[in-house]
Amino acid sequence: MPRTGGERRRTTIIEEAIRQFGRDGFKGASLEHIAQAVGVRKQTLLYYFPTKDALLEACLTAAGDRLAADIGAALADAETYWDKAEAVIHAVFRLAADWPEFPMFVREAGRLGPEAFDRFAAVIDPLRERAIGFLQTGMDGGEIRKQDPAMLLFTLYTAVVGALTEASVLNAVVGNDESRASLKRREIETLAFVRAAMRPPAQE
Amino acid sequence: MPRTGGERRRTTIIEEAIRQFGRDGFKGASLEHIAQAVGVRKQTLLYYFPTKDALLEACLTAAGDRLAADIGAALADAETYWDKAEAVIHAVFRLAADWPEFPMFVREAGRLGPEAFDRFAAVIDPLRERAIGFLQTGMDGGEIRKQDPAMLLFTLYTAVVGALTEASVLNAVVGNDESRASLKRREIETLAFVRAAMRPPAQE
DNA sequence: CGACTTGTCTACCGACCGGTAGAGAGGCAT
DNA sequence: ATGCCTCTCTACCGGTCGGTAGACAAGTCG
Repeated sequence: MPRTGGERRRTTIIEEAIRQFGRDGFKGASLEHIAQAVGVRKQTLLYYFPTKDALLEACLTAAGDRLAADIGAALADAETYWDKAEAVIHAVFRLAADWPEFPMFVREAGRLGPEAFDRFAAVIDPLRERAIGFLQTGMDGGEIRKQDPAMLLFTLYTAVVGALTEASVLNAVVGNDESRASLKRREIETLAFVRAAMRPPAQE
Repeated sequence: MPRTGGERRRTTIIEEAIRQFGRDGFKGASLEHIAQAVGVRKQTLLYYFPTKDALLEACLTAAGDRLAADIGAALADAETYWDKAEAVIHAVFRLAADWPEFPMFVREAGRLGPEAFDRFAAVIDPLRERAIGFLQTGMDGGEIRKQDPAMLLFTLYTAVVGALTEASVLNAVVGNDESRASLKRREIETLAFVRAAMRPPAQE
């Protein structure tokens, strides 16, 4: 019986749980399968997280932390207005590239109701406020189409998450989805789409 | 034991199943609950649909039919270019207004994998081709920003479905989600977003 | 050494779920 | 009237799932 030590095992379980919750949904994933994938018995998992809901909560905050960290790092490197928006989208797509179930899990969090999503959203809230302020000043300066900044942020969110999670749809609409290339293509398209949607009307 | 007659009961079951599959997910919904909501025993439900998967398939084609009918009717009334796009979005939002679980179910269909979604998509395929042709000629005529029309259609799909299904997110981002008014607001915002995203660049 | 903590295990339980078996009630056609 | 077909029911089965009880091994600290 290998002892990996507490904290390490904890995070391993959380990562695997996010994978399976994302792929199969919260209901569809079973503690048995998660434990098996980690290489441990179900009861060991229940030692770290007393209930399935507790595991979910841990996953939600962990996901929030990870996303906040990635986006924060991306923002640090970006300078200009548009660079920031592009950097955020790129960071999210890169995260999705090496952890495909991550965006699926975020969407599942939204599906599970406001309580669940709030636990996730609470962690990224500073970023949310930063984004809204960013959009607002962009609008004031005439660089972004005038509208409700919170509503625009919501629509941008749905566009990005949709592009990352609706693989089946993409396959049905576009055809020949060759995963890796397709993801890059979706990123480019999403960027163009977002850029076009934010651009102020031609007539000043 | 009330006899509602075969076909009528069949459609009642399908409608309720779409509601529950949409709300709780395919795994999360149980035949027992669906039957109970219809006012019938589980075994009666299993008389009409021998397995849960058979019920799902029936729901998928039924949902496809309904959506195709609604969009088809909306297109018949629209004349100009932009009228058509607006009519489609409006039709979808109206459908979502009196059947909130419908878009959730469509999204669940995408989540269940390509096989499931194809069964749904097959029904709307004529509309898909029509839409792509529509976008293509719009691009050729310079009325729509030039890009891959299938990819644009996919992005439009994600924007609309996202706006309809991500209620929890909306609540977290915007706050005070007062269902009815909020839906109308989202429709207006989605329309503006789509319009802006399709608009060709200013410099001709 | 011996008590305590941490981590992992085996064994089991009750609930629920999808699906089977088969009885019976009412309408319809011969 | 009789037999068939449609529809709904009660009763039950096997499997899975989340969760409990508790044994046991390996440090850690007095």
